[in-house]
Amino acid sequence: MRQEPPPPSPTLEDVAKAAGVSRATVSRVVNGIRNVDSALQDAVRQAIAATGYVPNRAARSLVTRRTGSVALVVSGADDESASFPVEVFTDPFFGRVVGGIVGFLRPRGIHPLLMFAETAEARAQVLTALRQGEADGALLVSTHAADPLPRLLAEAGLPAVLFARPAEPVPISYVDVDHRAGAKLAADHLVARGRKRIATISGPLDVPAARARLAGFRDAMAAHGHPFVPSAEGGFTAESGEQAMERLLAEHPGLDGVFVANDLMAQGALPVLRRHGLAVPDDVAVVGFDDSSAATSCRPPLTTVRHPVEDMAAEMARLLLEHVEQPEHRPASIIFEPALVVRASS
Amino acid sequence: MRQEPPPPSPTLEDVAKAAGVSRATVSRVVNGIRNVDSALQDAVRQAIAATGYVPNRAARSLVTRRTGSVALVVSGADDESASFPVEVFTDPFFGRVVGGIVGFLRPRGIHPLLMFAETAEARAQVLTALRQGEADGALLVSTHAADPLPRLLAEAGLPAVLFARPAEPVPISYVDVDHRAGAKLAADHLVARGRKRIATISGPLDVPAARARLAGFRDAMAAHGHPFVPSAEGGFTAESGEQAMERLLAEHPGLDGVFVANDLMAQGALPVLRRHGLAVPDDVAVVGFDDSSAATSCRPPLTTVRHPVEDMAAEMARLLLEHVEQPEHRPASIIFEPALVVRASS
DNA sequence: GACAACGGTGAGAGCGATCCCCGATCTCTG
DNA sequence: CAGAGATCGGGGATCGCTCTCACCGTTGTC
Repeated sequence: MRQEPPPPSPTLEDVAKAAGVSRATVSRVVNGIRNVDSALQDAVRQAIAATGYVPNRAARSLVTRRTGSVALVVSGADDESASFPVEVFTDPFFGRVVGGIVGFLRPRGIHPLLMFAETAEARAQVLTALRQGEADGALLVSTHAADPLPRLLAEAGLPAVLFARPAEPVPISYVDVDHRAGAKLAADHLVARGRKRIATISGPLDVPAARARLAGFRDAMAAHGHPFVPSAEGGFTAESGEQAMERLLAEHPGLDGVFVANDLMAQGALPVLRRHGLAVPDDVAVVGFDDSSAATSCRPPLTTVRHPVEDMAAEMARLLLEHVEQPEHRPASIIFEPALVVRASS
Repeated sequence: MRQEPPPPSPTLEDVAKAAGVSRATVSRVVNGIRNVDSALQDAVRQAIAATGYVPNRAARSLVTRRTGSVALVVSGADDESASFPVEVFTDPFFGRVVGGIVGFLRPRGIHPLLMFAETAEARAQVLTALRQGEADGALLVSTHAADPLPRLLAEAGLPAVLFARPAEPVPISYVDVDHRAGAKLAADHLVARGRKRIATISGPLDVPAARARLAGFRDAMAAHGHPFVPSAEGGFTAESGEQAMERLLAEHPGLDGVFVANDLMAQGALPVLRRHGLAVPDDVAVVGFDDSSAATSCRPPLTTVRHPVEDMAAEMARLLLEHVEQPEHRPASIIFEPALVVRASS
């Protein structure tokens, strides 16, 4: 409220006066220059430079009903610990997401607004912020498949794009990786490594991605002449991977290759193999999925299926801006091809 | 622009009509309730609930000249690689900063706007964004001491708070850790461990923090009866730590303890000790500074001096809001006490 | 040569909030 | 019970911008 010395920053009006034209003309020059005489354009530009004018975003937003910024929402399940942000930020995966998003948005002069939605209260705050017009839309990265936020966003009619397909069908755009193709990469790799008795640890089968990875793996193995592939269902956590590995070994002690549907479960599975006296990769080759931080911190480091995260993140941003431009646009889903990263575990 | 079906969201006017009062009264209720009859308050609240009203931030900002959001600027030197954001995000340090900032801002309904300023162009973009009123002020985390952004912000008269004291004096608020006290912790620890021939690798002595750590270490050692402490100057990088360690060993082959002024240099120093056949910590105890990701990824993990990063980050946010409220407020600097984290290297 | 068409410009009406200021009501005192 | 003071509510101006629309001069066409 105090505003004694700071000279009020120049407005369109001031620039118009300095250039000897009307506000409207200055506005035209500042924005997409539409039908303005080039002599006047120069005059306006000089006046802008002379006055040091910068447009006031609030005033602009008020009339355009756009803010020109987007929210980057990191959403988790409700059981997150207090150190939630730290964990997320430490994961290279999230860094890659941010990198991809920023890489796309920055040339367009857009900065992401960082929001966390790990509790019901936080989710409500995010929705309110979005409804208030703090951002034009949301880029949502969920750490859990059963995140309720996608549905809430869709119901509120707020433009949003998800990283990964939501567990329940929600009319909302998302980018995802081709899980089937990724699983096929793993299958082809294990077979190429000469493995004969190959099994898999799947994710929770109520998660679409987990089903797709399992189906893709089975199809690929069938194509390689292995119509039946033993499998154990896990829950995408390290402990569940541990248990699933135990079950698999109990039933198929002779296996020499495992495709584990995510790195975290693989991280849990490795010690189990070791305990059973099985060397990785000599006795059993292990392939994970995600190329998360777990993959590199494992011993041995994990061969895994890597998402083109940066590209996916950039596409999220592109999609979101498209939706902001054209609200009537139908939800879209863009699928990306994964790549195999070969490390010491296979 | 297209806006066919979406019913225009209710405005203050609508709520006022529904409640049978004036806009001003509704506004009073929505904001700090000042002198509004409680019966009317209830009526207004009901009307708000009934209409589903949410205030329009743009309109509010236009008159209050506040956005109610702050920028979190991650600033680097110009030589940063293209993968800049990824690297930063992977460092737990930054996660802790974000955690501290978010922890403070969230209860106040404020979301940080994420900006990167690793090139001159990016810096200009940040300044423009701030001048346009995209955020009320900036929280600046520099990865390099010689960052030009603090000065630019100060000159533009934009509210800002730095993490760590700037290399050159700039009239701007900052939080920092008590480097002298941290160095003293390291000194006390090494002495307590029974080390007798203690040396130190300092940071670049044109950086205030490096000078303070060296001075603090020397003072503390002097108090322990070691008036002379051998030292070698490094540049806060792993390679410089390596070279400094070589120099130290060449001159003082019998040393049994080293305080290295940051973890990165310590990371470089460890292999040198190993190459010289010196075991850590048995032959030489090593203490770092920062508790960065380098500290835990070292072999052995590093005993180090840890900043209370979360507290510092929260204080940054608090200071910034204070400056936004009271622009005439003088720059302040708040100093925090570090703590020693003992790991295997000492 | 007159009329239509069109590119270029300016005037003015908002966008949706805040807040100043004045008038109305209420309360308390002499 | 009247008047002063305090409290409370409403009207209206205002923030800085965009955008519609009307206007004007020029050019093209029949």
